[in-house]
Amino acid sequence: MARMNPDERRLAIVAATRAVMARQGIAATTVRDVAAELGTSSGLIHHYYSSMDDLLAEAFEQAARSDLLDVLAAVGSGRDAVERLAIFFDTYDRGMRDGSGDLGIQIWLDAWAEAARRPALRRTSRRLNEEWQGVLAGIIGDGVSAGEMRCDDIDASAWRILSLLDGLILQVVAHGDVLTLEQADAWSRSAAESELGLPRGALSPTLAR
Amino acid sequence: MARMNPDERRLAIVAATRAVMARQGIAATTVRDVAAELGTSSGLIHHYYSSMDDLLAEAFEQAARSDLLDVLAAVGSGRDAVERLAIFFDTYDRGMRDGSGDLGIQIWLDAWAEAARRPALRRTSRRLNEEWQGVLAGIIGDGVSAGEMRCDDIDASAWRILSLLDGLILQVVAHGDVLTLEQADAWSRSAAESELGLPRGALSPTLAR
DNA sequence: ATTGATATTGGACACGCGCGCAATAGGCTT
DNA sequence: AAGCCTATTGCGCGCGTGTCCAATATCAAT
Repeated sequence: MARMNPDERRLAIVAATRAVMARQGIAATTVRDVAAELGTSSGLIHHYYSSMDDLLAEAFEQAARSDLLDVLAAVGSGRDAVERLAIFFDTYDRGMRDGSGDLGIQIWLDAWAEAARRPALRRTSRRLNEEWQGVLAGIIGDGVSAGEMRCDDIDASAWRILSLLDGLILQVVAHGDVLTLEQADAWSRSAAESELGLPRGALSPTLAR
Repeated sequence: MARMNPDERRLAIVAATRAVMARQGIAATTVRDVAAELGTSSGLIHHYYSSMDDLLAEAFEQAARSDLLDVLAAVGSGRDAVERLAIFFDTYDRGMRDGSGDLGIQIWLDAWAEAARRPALRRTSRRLNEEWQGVLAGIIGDGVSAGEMRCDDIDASAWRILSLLDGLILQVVAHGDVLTLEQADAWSRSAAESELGLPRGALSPTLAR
């Protein structure tokens, strides 16, 4: 393989790791898989990352944060809180499809399951989860202030909406056709509508309007 | 090790597997660990189970089914659908505490994550999940027929309630103190109340009445 | 007591894993 | 053109895994 500048090489390694992780999950991502994805030798990975754990942690952090940043960027274009919330759902669900038909949330399933036994991963996944909840709570808070939404406990509502979304999509990724992604999407939107005192359909996909 | 009747031996193997699974998680449970727990050789396990995937699926099935049977038995004593639903929450949350401080839902997290890589486990976890949803749908159906509850789509409501419960408890087990089990309990009960057109507090814990 | 069926043993096998290391190759400085 | 730094290679080591199998132990029937 062509010789590369170390900074670029590190980026390339992490990118390849993210690709393999998205395809196979964290637990099943091996050094050899990453090397093959990259088109280089396995020794090269260890020249840049002292252990596989370090590489996996870094790749998970980047993948999770980039999804979050995507949502933040997209949400910013909403004109009011209701539209921003609808965009939140749009982007969240689009992130789940992400390419080849494999669902991006498999990474999160692995992270949640591994959290019990891997402190570094638990800290990262917890922090990112709280940031996701924070984004939701921010939108809801704006909506309440503007009189668009009705809500007694903003934090509680944000956790409920996020947890329902996670719980439904978990069924989709773990069990395939018992639920469809479309159902998970539609049901979590309508639950959020009733949670926040919005009229039915207020949070329907923005592309379909 | 003493020679055993095949039926008893199969039970003993599954029991040992459940013990190791509870201690180390599904992914980290190996044939040799189970053999050590049992005090026998590793070859014996394959004399009864043709593959590790089968054994893990069977052990998970028994563990999950015993929880389900607990809920079914407890729910049977409810006098009407609303009380049965409240008891459902009571028993579900009690099952999560279960002994040594480790939360019983950890093995569900492992099962969901491992489902992508272990076909037998995926089938089992999917079937059990559907049975849990079926129990909920049955209660809701009774409640609607009796005029106690209001619901447009029984299956959808059952999936929503179950997924919210799973999603909230997932946060508790994966991230510890970001949410408490008490919050997850109370929030899922109140969400079910509004989902089913019940008055606030109708699903509060039966022990507290 | 002898025999037969089978529960149980314990190690071998092939494979995949993370990791390390000597050798090679590519690009920059001199 | 020569030399040096280091990115990159490709293989091998030790280990742990699931699986398999010939040998052995044990119990019930004869």
